[in-house]
Amino acid sequence: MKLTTKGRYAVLALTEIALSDNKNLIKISEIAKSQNISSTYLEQILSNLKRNGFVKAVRGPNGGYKLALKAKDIIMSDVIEAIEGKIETKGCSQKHISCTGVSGKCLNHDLWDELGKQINLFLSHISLKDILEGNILGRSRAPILTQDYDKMTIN
Amino acid sequence: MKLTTKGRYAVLALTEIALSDNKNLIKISEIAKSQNISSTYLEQILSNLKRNGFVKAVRGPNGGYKLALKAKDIIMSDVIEAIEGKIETKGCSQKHISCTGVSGKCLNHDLWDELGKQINLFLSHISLKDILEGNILGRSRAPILTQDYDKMTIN
DNA sequence: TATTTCTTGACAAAACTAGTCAAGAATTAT
DNA sequence: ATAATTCTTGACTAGTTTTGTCAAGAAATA
Repeated sequence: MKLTTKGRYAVLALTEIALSDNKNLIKISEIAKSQNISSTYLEQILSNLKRNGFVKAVRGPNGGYKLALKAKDIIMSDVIEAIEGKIETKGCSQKHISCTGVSGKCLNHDLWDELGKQINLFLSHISLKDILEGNILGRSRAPILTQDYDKMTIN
Repeated sequence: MKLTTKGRYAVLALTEIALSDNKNLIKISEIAKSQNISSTYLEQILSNLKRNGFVKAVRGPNGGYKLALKAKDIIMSDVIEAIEGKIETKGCSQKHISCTGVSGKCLNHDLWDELGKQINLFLSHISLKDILEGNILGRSRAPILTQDYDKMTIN
């Protein structure tokens, strides 16, 4: 799995667009300038956000971008998936061979599967509105504790 | 942030070492063979795991690796940090300039900070013992809901 | 002493990230 | 219509990171 500048720039751009949304459209060049990001690089990212229905573009003089959805309906897991691709913490080296040589079940898959699930679960509960309102900090949660913690014999 | 094959191979190797731990030492070549991983590549990873105190090595004929700690004391957040470096979802482009041009506070930082925290929180509750026992699936949890969800005016 | 096995560091191909560039399409103002 | 503005698209590239390989060596044992 990965999380690159592209994903960060996308969220950054969305907040900028949202903040100037009531007033009017915002141009790529404005965002790029205010964020010190290459505007040609931002083009790629905004193009992607448009293609995925998060923003709308208007061409021509006084054109620019605005949100295509309400901020509360722009969900971070969707944004990140659009920009970075699926958050998949892919499994073991060989698909059909048991990783651990045991039984036929790959013990390691579980860890990466569940971590991916946790990341998605977290991001799917965060909207652009939450970011604009600062409702993020302190929201992460520890995983469910394992029930039979001291039942088994493995040391 | 990133999670590469190195991290996966490390966990994979640890489970293999743990599984043959009671009997005897396990060689790099055995792990590499059973996992179809380049053994020279594994050397790097195991060397790192040793340097960080997760495993012990014995050289010479019939040598190999064994765990340096009990499986329950090998915590995934520690392992991943040793192998991949700190899970940091680094902030905005400019350190000292406000990302959004608003107030002086960067709204975007929060998201990446909290996501990093969530990932760490998850991994810090998973031990090698949990993996060996299959106590992983279903443990991820949704974040805390924001209290004042419909108080504010941003749409 | 020979063999086995880990140890270390240098090296390198391939993939990916981050960014540039250029030609074009749509829109608006004149 | 024309010019200026702004988004659109795709090709291209430098730099970095990942994923390894290779070789020389050190430690332990039979």
